[in-house]
Amino acid sequence: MAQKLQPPRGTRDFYPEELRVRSWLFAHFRAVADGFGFEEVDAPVVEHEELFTRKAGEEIVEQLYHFELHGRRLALRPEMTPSIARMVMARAGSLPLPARWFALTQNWRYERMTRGRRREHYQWNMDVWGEPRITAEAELIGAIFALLDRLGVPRDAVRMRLSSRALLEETLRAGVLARRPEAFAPLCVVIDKLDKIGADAVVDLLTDPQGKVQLARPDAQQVVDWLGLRDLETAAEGLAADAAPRAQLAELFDWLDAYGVADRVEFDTSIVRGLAYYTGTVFEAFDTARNLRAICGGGRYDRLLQTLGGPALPAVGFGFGDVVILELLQDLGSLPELPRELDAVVFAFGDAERPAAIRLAAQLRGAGERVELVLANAKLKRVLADASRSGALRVYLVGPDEVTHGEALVRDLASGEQSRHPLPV
RNA sequence: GUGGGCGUAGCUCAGUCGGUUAGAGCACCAGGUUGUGGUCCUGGGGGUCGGGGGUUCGAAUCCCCUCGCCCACCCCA
Repeated sequence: MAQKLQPPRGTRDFYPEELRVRSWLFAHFRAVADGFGFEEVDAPVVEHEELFTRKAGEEIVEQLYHFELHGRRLALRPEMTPSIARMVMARAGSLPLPARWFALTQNWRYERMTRGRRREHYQWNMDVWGEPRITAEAELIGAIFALLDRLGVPRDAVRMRLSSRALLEETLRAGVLARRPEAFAPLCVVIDKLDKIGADAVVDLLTDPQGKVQLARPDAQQVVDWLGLRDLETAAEGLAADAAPRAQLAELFDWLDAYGVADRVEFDTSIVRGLAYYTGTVFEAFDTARNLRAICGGGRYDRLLQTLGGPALPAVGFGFGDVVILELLQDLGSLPELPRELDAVVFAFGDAERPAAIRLAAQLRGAGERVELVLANAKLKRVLADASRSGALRVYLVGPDEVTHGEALVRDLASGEQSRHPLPV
């Protein structure tokens, strides 16, 4: 096939059967968001580049699709959160808080392709703005599991891993970062790679004299060791008993228990996320078999609005992509069969009957039916075969006799039974 | 970015020690005379064998280059 006829690498065409799957998934995203009382928002896919550029060495910023037009530097959004933050900021004074917003957006990232990563993907984004309590995290995590349940993902097929950057930050400030608090964000970006590049490589990056963190080697090793902890009490040992992060995480698990999902969430200090703006809770969900990349991820970013020049407004949110979850459902054999849905086919034998057929189709459509009108003067045999294949329930036949008697012949394609339906005048 | 595998019809593939007009199944289209589908029968359209160059009397087949896809690694949300 000619190269120009293919979509650019990492992008997808959606044929009807593929779009049905996507729409099915999106419908569940929306249904859960609606059920949780969230309102849908949208924003342009093209934004000013500076909305996304931060200086913490994040890949997401280095992989921007960007360009310059008439002196303006623009970029395709790599994620939705900054755009929503911009929208929140513009109405910060009048927005009833907490605001619960969700979005279903296509995001762009210029990166090398592997399984589960494309240059374009859709993401379901849910955010709570203006709620400092960890009840917001619990609600969002509850929504994620509500979605997985709706999609038919077995209860034990996905687990959420969760930690707190605040816990990490307080621990580090009491220790290796006591005099260099500004190194915290870049440090998070580095240690997010632990799972992917290994402990030794992370220590190398943390101690890199050219890097942004520049820890001493024993200090770096100490950080990596801490990231191996899986128990909240041990991880919080360096902190006061009433330290906020520690108490909040304990509280969160109480709420998650009430949502009935506490057993599906585990504390894991190695979860830090690769984005610089997170300040508190961070979480990611994975397939239990660990065959795939993270299914979704999110966290608290209480200072993002200030970073963009707005007021202090706490926020929590998550992004849930379409690619990994569909791969998981495929692997689990949980993708439903989604045939085309068509109620009726209306067929005029010839142009003499066509006006009557058009009026009949209009009547049925007015009643909410999905109706395909046969456009050619085809043979009846062909019409029935096509209608059958298309999944239509009924065929309305409008021939000379039917027009004469003012009644269409209705054939039920499943049973073969025929009845009559008055033609509209 | 590195290594490996693969590109032949819309799809899945066969064909390759170089040799007439390149094949199958599925799909598609048309017939099987009157206004009745899923089956069946018959027929048909469709391929610059990913692209370019080379070797040769002759290339889908051999060589070089290039593009694309897949897997692993590398890199990383």
